[in-house]
Amino acid sequence: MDKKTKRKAERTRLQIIESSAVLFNQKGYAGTSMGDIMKATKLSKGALYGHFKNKDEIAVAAFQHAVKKVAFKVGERTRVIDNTLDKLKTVVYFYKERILNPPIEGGCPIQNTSVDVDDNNPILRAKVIEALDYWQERIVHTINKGIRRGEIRTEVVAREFAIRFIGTLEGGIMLAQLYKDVWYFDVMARQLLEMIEGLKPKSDQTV
Amino acid sequence: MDKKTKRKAERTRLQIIESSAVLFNQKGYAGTSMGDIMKATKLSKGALYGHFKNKDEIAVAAFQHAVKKVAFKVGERTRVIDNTLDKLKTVVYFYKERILNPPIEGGCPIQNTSVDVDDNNPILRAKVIEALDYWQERIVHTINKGIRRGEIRTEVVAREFAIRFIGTLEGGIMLAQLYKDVWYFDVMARQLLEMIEGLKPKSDQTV
DNA sequence: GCAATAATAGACCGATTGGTTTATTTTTGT
DNA sequence: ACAAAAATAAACCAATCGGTCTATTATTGC
Repeated sequence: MDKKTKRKAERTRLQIIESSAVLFNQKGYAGTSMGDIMKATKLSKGALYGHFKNKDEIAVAAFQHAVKKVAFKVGERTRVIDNTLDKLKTVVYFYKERILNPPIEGGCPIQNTSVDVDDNNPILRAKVIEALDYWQERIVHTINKGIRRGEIRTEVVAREFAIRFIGTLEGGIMLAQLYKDVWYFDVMARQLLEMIEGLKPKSDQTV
Repeated sequence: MDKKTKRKAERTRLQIIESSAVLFNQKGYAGTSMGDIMKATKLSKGALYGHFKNKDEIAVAAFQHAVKKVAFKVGERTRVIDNTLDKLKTVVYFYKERILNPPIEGGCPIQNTSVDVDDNNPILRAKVIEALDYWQERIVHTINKGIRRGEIRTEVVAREFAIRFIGTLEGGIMLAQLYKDVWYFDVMARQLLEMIEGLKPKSDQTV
């Protein structure tokens, strides 16, 4: 029955990944036990180890899933926006709106996993770097497109802007997440919007 | 023997705190076991529980010790500087110098504990907020002094600057810590220095 | 519909978890 | 120097850890 959907295994695998992504994002790697995942998925230990060879493999898959989910949600909003500056601003708006209701409960998986893992788990750390490199690349790409179109000053160093953008955003997420108060993100968001305005060629600067 | 130093208990307590501060900062709350602390301190379980009633109490004491230690190290450098803008810049320089060799191994205890704990451990979370509130206050105080002295523009909103300062700094720490590469902090540091320059009254702006 | 195969439950493993207790050793004030 | 008090080691506890294994149940292709 239900021949349309893919094999059972794939569905179960996804269920494990989705549930554990939330757990790992909220409680961290060491703070999440296989028992926690069993309870969250209502699956037995045998089922879990039938789909993944160990906890590490679940954590990696969960992290990558979480990152993809956030990226998808952001992409949904930015995709339809043509102007490069507006595209960047929309990213800021997205985070501002969802800061206390993030796509994955627990906040930014890159931040959480990065801090959780940067000293211990080299495999997972490599995946975080991978995700962050990709995010950088996407911003660099947007900036360069903006420069080509004349929407952004030619002297702007795309890579450095990308770092500033991500760093400022993550700083804001950290503060808002700790205080559970949007205001802290708001302050950082205003700075980000100023930074984006500052990308404009001198002539048509609005602020 | 050794009548000069305080009672043994105090020395041992400090030893436990200092050792476990490093462990908690590197491996997080859940990732650090009492066994780890026993090994690091070369003390028995009985000794540990003779000084603290449980793991939580050690973690709280360790966190507060770590924060104090960082604050002291920063203070050492900034104390001797009179000009408020230079004082702020010195904080940036300090972090830049020590980003890969932080006062407490593992990086910024506020960042680590904040991310580690913001969803689970409400007691520890309260301590992180306390520490961050205090840090904010100190920056606010410096800004206001600068305004009084005419070193800083009167329109500057001290509290908002403090948040931006801390948020940007923490974002930079996160990135540099993950990549284990100062460059990422450098980029954020330049932004911080621009922000500080931007505090100057219009007339004597240098940048 | 049925045999082959894939997925799952759950008992089980040794190691480790945070924490308690008791007996012993050290430090202490005098 | 010595008795009282404080500090410590280590055995011990039940619970939980990540992980394995086997018997059973579902799903699959034909």
